[in-house]
Amino acid sequence: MTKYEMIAGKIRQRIREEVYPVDSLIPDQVSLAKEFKVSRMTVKKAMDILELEGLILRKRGAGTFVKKTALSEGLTASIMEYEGLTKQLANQEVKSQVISFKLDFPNELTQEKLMLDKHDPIYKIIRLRVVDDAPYILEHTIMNANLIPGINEDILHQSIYDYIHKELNLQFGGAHRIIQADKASEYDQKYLDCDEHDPILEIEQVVYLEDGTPFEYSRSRNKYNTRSYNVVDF
Amino acid sequence: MTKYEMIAGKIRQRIREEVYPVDSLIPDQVSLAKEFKVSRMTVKKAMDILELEGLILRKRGAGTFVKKTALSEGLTASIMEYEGLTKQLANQEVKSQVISFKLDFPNELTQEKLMLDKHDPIYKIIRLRVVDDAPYILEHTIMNANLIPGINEDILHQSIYDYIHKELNLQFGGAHRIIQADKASEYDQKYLDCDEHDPILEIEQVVYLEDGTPFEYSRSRNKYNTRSYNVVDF
DNA sequence: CAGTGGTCTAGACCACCGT
DNA sequence: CGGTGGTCTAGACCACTGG
Repeated sequence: MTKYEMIAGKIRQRIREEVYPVDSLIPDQVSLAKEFKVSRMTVKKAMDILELEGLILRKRGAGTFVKKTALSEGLTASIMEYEGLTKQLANQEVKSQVISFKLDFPNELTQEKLMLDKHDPIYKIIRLRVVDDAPYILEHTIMNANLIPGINEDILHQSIYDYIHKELNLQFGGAHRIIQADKASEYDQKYLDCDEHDPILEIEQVVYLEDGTPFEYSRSRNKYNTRSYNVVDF
Repeated sequence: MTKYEMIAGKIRQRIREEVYPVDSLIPDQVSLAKEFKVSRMTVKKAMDILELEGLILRKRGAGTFVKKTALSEGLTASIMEYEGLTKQLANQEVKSQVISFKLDFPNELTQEKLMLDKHDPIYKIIRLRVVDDAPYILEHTIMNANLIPGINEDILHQSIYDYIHKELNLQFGGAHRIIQADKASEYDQKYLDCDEHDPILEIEQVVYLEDGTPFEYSRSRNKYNTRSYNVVDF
């Protein structure tokens, strides 16, 4: 733990406990540097973190203020993470029903999305995610099989992301997402317990490793009134 | 323009022109500091920018690499901005048809979303955004009338955001969004040229000023196959 | 073990805001 | 104008990676 992280933590706590109330001026960097016995640069780095989290507003010549939203925000995470469902719904029971699991070659769209050659092998996976015994999300996933080897039905019943992280020791680097509405296909109707005219929310995404290699292209579909996509940005 | 922004710009250009190709090692910070005749801290700050933009990957002990995605990304902006339609579709002809424009008091939901008292006045605006003569988005907007005074039909036909920025001199500070699918209401059907069973994509958002004061609560609805919501994150 | 990036310092100067 | 935050420096030490 670095000094600036410690200091950011202390200030964050003071904001939450309203020692520094909403809309008020925070002590200046020189005073804080003295209090924490560090250089001003270190205090500034701590403030950089809090600004990224959306807790404070800094004005040259005026000072640093606590934002009105500092308390009301549930979480500080800037965007919904691409951690997979298992982590997002940690408290509820998430099961996975494997509908289809094949090895195949990529079509043109997939070649482009995953930066692949037409002869590179891919996994084609269709899973139904079930939460508390109700169908929740129908996931069509395509993965680079050379990059993520050794997938089997056992893993598919649990968390693919855990496997990639902990077994293969690969780090994630980001994702591109397209969120759109769509009509229910027969597939959706069959597995998501929905009507012919129920709207579907689809999250199409490409997920990257930390060096920028795309490893997954997926479309996650759910019935319109079961799930939304949330974004917080500052 | 600061030194570290200049340096970030130069390095960014070298990456784009493949002087530093994808997957390659960038010269170390000490060499770059010498080349640009600055201290190493300044080079590091430049690198901080490029990392935020998702162009590079830094590994302690190893070096700094160009990410595979550095070239393929259209834009570096981390999230779609809340600039309003007028700016997003700068090249196309965007018109606004004002369907309804009233002054009113907030209901409970609005009081909560906009941090208002029940006696605070609000604008209730319904606009149809028309692009190239086709209906595009139906916007239900509620604004804090004390915060954003002086709105009139003239402004509603153009860009409210420009008015807030340039006339009122207020800066934006962020937004919360919920993206979801919904069934078409009679209202949607009437104005968006859609069928009873066409899915609707709705973006519900609260937009904040830089000090965290919420000033707008809106729901933007469009037919399922006309618009998607895109997110890029690193 | 050499070389990398990350942290931290003490101090300097600058840009900006309010009075 | 005084006080704020932003930038920048030169140098030190540390943590980590790779051969």
